[in-house]
Amino acid sequence: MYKTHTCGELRGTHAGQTVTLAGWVHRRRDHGGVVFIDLRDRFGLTQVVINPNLPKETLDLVSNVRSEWVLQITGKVQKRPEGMQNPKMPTGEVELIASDVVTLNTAKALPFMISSDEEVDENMRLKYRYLDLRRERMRRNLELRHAVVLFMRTYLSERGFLEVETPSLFKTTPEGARDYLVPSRVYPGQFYALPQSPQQLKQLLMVGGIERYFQIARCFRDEDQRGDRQPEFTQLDLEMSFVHRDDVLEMVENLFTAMLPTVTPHKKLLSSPWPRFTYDEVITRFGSDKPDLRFGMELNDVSGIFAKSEFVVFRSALERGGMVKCIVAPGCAGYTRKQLDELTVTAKELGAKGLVTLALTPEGLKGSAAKFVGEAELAELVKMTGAKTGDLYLFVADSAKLVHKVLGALRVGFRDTLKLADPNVMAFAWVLDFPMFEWNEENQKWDAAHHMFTMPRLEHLDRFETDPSSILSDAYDMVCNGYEMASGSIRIHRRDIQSKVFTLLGIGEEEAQRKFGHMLEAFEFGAPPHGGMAPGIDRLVMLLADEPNIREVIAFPKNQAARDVMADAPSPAEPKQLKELHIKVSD
RNA sequence: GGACCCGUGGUGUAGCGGCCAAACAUGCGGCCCUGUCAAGGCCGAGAUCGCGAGUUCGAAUCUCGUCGGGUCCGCCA
Repeated sequence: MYKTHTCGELRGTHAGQTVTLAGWVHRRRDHGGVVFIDLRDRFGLTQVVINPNLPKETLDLVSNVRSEWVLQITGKVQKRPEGMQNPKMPTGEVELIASDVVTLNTAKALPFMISSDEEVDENMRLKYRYLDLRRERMRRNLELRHAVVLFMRTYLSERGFLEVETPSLFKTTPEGARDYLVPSRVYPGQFYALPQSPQQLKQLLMVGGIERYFQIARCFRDEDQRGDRQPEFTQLDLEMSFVHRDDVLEMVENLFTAMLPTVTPHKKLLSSPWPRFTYDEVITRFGSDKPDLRFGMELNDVSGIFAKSEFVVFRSALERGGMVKCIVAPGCAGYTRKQLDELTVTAKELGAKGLVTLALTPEGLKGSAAKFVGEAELAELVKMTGAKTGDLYLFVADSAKLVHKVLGALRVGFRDTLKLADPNVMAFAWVLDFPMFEWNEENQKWDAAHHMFTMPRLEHLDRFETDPSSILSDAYDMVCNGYEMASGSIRIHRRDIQSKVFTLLGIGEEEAQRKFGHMLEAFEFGAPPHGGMAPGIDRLVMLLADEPNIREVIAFPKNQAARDVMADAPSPAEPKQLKELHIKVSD
């Protein structure tokens, strides 16, 4: 080893010991005679004192030392003189009086400072990610991520779960996200697919009698990026046999509830046990299938109040079978024309035809539609919404789907501008009773709302031919602070039900055999009832670390355009490689 | 596929039609300094304002295009 101690561990009790440290020059303070070097490694900072009585070679070396040089320094640990201790540093009680300094490596001037937390252009950070990783922020985030994963592994292992690795080279699946394909050299024109999740494999592990499985699993989806989405991401994938829905929910809820005080003691649960909502309920109340429960501003259905309204915007929406809903923005009655216009623009960008705003001022209702709201209607409005003078009503009148989407988005917008949500609160909740199928307007067919291996409610089996949209599934989501944190379901373990689902999805017997023959056959060999879920680790750590996007908790993330800007990937393949893979690039 | 925002020395910002051959901080280079810890002092180098075209007597500043980055919608079983 190049060092006897880390740069974070020396204390007063080490005084008098001769030690060797190795690390990076965090900061250098040259006083002409004495020179201070803050030496940094992953574990902390230690102040090193270079006294002028050292040999000339050492002093010359030290005078050349610059930020981020890599040094090995031997010396004696000394308690700092009275009044010179630094309570801001964990090692501030002591300093290392250097006797020998060795340069392990030099460093050019850096593109940005390691020792400062100032914001640096993210592209620059990603290009020099290995430097960014030296900074406090990334180090802290990766340490937190480690703590989270370690807790999960330990917790699940102690409860009889087996960590099993599943292949990255697997088979393409229809539906779902776009696959990343890997060409086969041995089989011209054939491809592996990187798994979007180990879904099939973990179900087959259940058929294999593993009973309780988990994996810190990398998943790949070739879709456009968001702040909370990367082309490759990590899930705590888990699956259990002989369980009902509530067994899975309980296991995961207990895991997370136990984890929080360990990894982030400053974070508080909003409620325990976690609240449970139906899918319908969260859409209706919060306009989102992943509601942020840390604040109110729920959606109010005011269709009834305006059923006979003269106001053409409301009336025409209602006549077309739509609805009128509103949210109340607290204290926003004084919004300027410009602010209201911006809200309207947001609403229109999301697909609304417009946004009706009404300010509840001390002088009464104000806004372009105020004249259409009578005394009685206003009284009902106030009664339903609990709005106070000084508040602002925002109405959207349209189809249910659009009303919920737009008001849900505006609600989250107000959360941010009005700072309505406490960042230290983790509002975990369960969303249950998802519809099993969704009508795909574009392709005029039914899609699985969760995935095609999800168990439909047994009592709804007779609706496959009559009313598929009304079939509920045994799927569940875990949500937190406006993010979908996990998603799972009880799976189909009966061949006959799986066939029913395939049929409705338009997957014929021949196609089912070709694509899922292994699954279908497995179900015929004594597949146990099973279910599971898969919390997203990146999103979880992002929330726990108070980071605004997922890239901050991934060592080497891709940018929005799915490029690795450090290595500059993807990149063209050599003609020889393409030839071996039987691939011709067309344009 | 679409909408919006951003692009000024190494880094972070200011400037938003003439006062700018561009300012400030930090970093960088040199000199001084024996107790600092975001050390301090003095001196210095460093940007044709992403790129291209246009408007104008005059463009970092306005317009259009383009490239790069970000946020969101679509997409994400």
